[in-house]
Amino acid sequence: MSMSKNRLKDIESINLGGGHRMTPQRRLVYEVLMKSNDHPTAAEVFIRVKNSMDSISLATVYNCLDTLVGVGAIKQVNLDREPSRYCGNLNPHAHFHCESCVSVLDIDLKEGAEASKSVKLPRGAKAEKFEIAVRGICPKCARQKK
Amino acid sequence: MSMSKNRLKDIESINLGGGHRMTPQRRLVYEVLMKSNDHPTAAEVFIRVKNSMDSISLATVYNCLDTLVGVGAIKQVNLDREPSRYCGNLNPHAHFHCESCVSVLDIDLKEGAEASKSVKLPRGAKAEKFEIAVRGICPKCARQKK
DNA sequence: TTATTATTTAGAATAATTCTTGATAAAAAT
DNA sequence: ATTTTTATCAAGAATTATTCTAAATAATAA
Repeated sequence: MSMSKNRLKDIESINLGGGHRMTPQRRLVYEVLMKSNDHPTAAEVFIRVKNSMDSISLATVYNCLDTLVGVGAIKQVNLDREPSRYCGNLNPHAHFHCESCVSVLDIDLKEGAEASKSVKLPRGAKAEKFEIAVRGICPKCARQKK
Repeated sequence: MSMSKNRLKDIESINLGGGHRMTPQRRLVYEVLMKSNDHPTAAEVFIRVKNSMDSISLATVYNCLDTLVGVGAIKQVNLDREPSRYCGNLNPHAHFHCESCVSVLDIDLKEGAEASKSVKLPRGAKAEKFEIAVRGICPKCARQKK
């Protein structure tokens, strides 16, 4: 086994921990998300992944997404009861959901204005996850409607 | 028809506008929500409303909830893909979802820290609804686990 | 090797919600 | 006061995203 092949393998393999194996399916799902910034649904990820691996099943895409979310490699984004979307951006940020084109944009938080600082947590409560979501019309759609 | 009866009717009737009628079913669903502060799901609202009106159907409860949300008389609360919950508190506030007892608590926002001020909206975007949600362990459950 | 454990796949099952249809009832028009 | 229109209700069927099941495969550990 050549050295360069080894290195390549190391670079491509994200360590999932906890007995999870980095399989070709998981790697593909992960790569698709890293390449995307449009917050695809599981069905959309399935279509994209199928281009590289025709044999993959939708159930496997769901499994892979769950595993990757579980180990913190990607994020799951929900608004209302729409299908879950997936996001490769691990930096703290909020999401803007356009009601017109149904796209989802990452939006930055203002300095020193993390979600944790905007709420009065009940004393004794242990917060684990904060989420800020905005619904509205995205700039692109707002322009078109004029 | 007596005057007091008229007055009573006026008090009990919320104006729904837009050709919507205030029916006995809608009034009951609305009243149940006004009495509740535990964010019941549609199924839970159904059980509570059924006590006063045995003939009501789950579909009608869904219809009533949709209508009331549509006219802004109540709020719909979602986190992840859990069943929708409904909330009679119309003041701006956030929600705390306990992962242990699966209850939902209203939490106040800090003065001057509305959600709209904590994000950098893309220029040209029109925001219509802001949402802040917190997941964690509520004070009650945190105490029990010690 | 052999045994164990994790993963994949296809399809069945689930569950919250929405839709359909016919019946009823309220409001508007005559 | 009828008639007509429109809104609502109820029961159950349909939908849809997601999860579960079970058998086959593959990777790891013994």
